[in-house]
Amino acid sequence: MLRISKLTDYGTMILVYLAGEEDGRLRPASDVAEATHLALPTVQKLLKKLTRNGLVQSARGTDGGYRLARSAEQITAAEILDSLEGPVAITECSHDDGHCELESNCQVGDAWQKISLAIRAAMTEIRLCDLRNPPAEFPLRYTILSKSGHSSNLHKQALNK
Amino acid sequence: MLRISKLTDYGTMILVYLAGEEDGRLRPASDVAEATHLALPTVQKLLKKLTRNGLVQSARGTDGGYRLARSAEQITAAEILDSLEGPVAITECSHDDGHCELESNCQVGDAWQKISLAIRAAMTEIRLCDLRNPPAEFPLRYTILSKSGHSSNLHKQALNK
DNA sequence: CCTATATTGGACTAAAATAGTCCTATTTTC
DNA sequence: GAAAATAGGACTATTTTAGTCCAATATAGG
Repeated sequence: MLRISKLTDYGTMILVYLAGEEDGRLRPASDVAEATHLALPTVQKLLKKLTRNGLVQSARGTDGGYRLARSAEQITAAEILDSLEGPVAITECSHDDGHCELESNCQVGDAWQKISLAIRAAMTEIRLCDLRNPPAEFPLRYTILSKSGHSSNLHKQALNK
Repeated sequence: MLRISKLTDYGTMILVYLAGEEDGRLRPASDVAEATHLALPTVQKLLKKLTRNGLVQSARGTDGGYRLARSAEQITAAEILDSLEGPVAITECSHDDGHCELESNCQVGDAWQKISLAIRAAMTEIRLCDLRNPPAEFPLRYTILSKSGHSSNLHKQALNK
């Protein structure tokens, strides 16, 4: 459940990289691509998006490039998701005219929405700096299940190498 | 963010319907389709899936049909998601051989995973019966943002009619 | 003012996931 | 045996996601 797209994952990697280079200097997209091992066109696309959405700043021309618009402490996971996935709701009504033909049976969507918003609120408490190296304890009340946490087809990152 | 597929939404509607008919009798797929206003083939497909995953019971033949396998109090939102969306993780490593070429930059996926698991744990506390009619207060610690809760392109259910 | 280096915006294609339908068993009751 | 259901899975269409590329614009420096 709760799939996050590859691009969002890539975008987060980019942000994490920029967060590690916070010296005020700008990094060209090519540097970011090299450091993250992502394809340049993909990095360019993502950086454009992140710039439009105000998470990073950019400058053109020689010595141009990108850097975080705010410090890693001031960027939340919710903002990252919003920026990269768009403010998509958990479900959307199939009818545009504002009239849902599912009528009385359709309380369900409302419930998922509320769940979504609650999760969103929780995401607001997780900062970009929390997403770096030693995975911090997130300020979520519910225990993080660790038993199957590192199973088969999940990210197998630095741990393996 | 946090998109839930239409089919999951439909599946939940089906479960909510069955939860409202808990008299031990079986309902054929055609009844479910009619009550939920969903297309019959879709309902059939979803009921099969829910049956395979143990959320509903079925019987064949005349007077056959479906009913909840457990009471609505004993079915959690997490189970519903697992059943309908599959136990998909929030990100998956692009390499099958267990070696992630992104190496040291790849701590990110780990973080998203932990977030995902935390959310999952929260979902375990929400029951099918909570998804019915008067939207209950969910046992989530974080406040449910209500200001933009009923905005434009979201489900516009019974409220509108 | 010309050239290098970059970003910007958007078009475009390819690939994958999702949604939806349909057909052929199989099972059960009468 | 006939009728009413579910079971399983194949299949197609649609939509979303990923990924690439190109032309335009801006900047700095010689």
